[in-house]
Amino acid sequence: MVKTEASSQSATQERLLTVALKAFGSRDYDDVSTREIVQAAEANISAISYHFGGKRGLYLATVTYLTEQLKTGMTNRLEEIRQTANDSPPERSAGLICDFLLHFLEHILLGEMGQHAPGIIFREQNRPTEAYDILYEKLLAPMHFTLASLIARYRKREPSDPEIIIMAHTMIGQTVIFRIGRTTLLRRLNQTAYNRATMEALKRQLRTYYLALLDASTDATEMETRDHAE
Amino acid sequence: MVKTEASSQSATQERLLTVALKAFGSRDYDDVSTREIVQAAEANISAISYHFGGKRGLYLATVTYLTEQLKTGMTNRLEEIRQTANDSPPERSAGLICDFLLHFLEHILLGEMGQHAPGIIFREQNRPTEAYDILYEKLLAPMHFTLASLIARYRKREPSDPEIIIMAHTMIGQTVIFRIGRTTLLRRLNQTAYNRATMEALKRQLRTYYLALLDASTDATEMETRDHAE
DNA sequence: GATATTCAATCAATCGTTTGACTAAAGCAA
DNA sequence: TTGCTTTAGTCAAACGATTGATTGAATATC
Repeated sequence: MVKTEASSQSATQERLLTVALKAFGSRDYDDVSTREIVQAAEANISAISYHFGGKRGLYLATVTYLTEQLKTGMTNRLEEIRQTANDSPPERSAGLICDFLLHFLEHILLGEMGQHAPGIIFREQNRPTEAYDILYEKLLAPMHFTLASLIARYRKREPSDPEIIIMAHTMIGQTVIFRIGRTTLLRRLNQTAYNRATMEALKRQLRTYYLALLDASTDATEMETRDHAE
Repeated sequence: MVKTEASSQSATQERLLTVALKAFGSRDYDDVSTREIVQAAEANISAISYHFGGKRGLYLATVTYLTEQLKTGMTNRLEEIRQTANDSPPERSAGLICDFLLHFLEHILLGEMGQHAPGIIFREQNRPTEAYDILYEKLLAPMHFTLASLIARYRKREPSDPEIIIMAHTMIGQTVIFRIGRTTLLRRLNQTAYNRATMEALKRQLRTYYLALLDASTDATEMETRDHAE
């Protein structure tokens, strides 16, 4: 009786999608076999063709399923934040940016969906297929736009300013690296997993870095080649 | 007559490795077939088993080959920089850090080897195999250690300080995101590839951000739970 | 009884690997 | 030098296993 968006999905479809998300999120597309999926989902091999038209269709449906699952935890929150920012003075935007990024950090490091989503997202980033279009429209773009909007408000610039976009991208980068490069960081710290203490230290430091970036003056480096409009 | 390290490789081995690097660097392991490799390398199918013991052996050899190729451009440079830093006042370390990271940026965005390396590295980060050990020891660790060493010198801390390590990790993150997430950024900027102008703007901004991070005071956030030793 | 779904069986294609014959160069005793 | 053996490397052909997909009958649901 579970319904997701407009598509009313059968129990078998739902089971296939959850299993597929786990599989595709942690292993390569070609490394995941259809037989392995249907076995874990307790379905028949032909269920994939029947419900999704094939393995490829299942993969695309999984990506859509992923964005829908992330809606409550992430995407919806974005609009709220953007509204809050519009109703508050620009100086408050900095706090909102930090809060959102740190919430995002916890999500991808400790959240359940954060275990599977990055694998798919980073694969599609590296070699985009039509699945990337889904991710961009439903997930990456909303996040990027909202972040740029907040930064622009704080720095009193246009959200479409390339400099603002690049700054947003940078801040995302210094966040997701703790998921992408967690293997390396944990090895450097002689740890096997992110514990509470490390997480707190991480968040405290990152907040400082976010603020440092937001307040960084670009004038010092602009003086050489750029003519400043302001 | 090409010799790499201690292993004297036949022409066939060399051809297989270059082809394999290109293939494994841009596509998934299981998506790359042995037949496709030997065809592109103009070798026989059994050459893989003969020279590398199988597909898996070829992959591991490719990773080693990758680290060796990066030695002249990256790894060797690290030791030089570390030496230069030791012979200069701590304040100069900031400039060295920026120069190295920006050089690294250019390398992964425009360099030839930068086309193939990230694909392998990020895959091994997400799902480490024994190939990750090679990458960590020969590439990731040297870079991480050197960067932490420079930062520690600049901020007058211990290189083993977790806070320094995390800062190094953050700076790496805000650099590599422009390779990992380039598809998203380029789409945001309405571009199809990194051009000269964008590269210059990128480097100028990132330099500012590096310096902002290096000079960011952690005291403001430390006052709650931490006791500062200095 | 009409529709929707599941099932076991089977399909051709491709996978990585192995085989044994073949070539060419090197080693070596005469 | 000559003749023989050894070794390294290449080659086409075939191996069994697994892949995604399809079939048509069986079953469930309304």
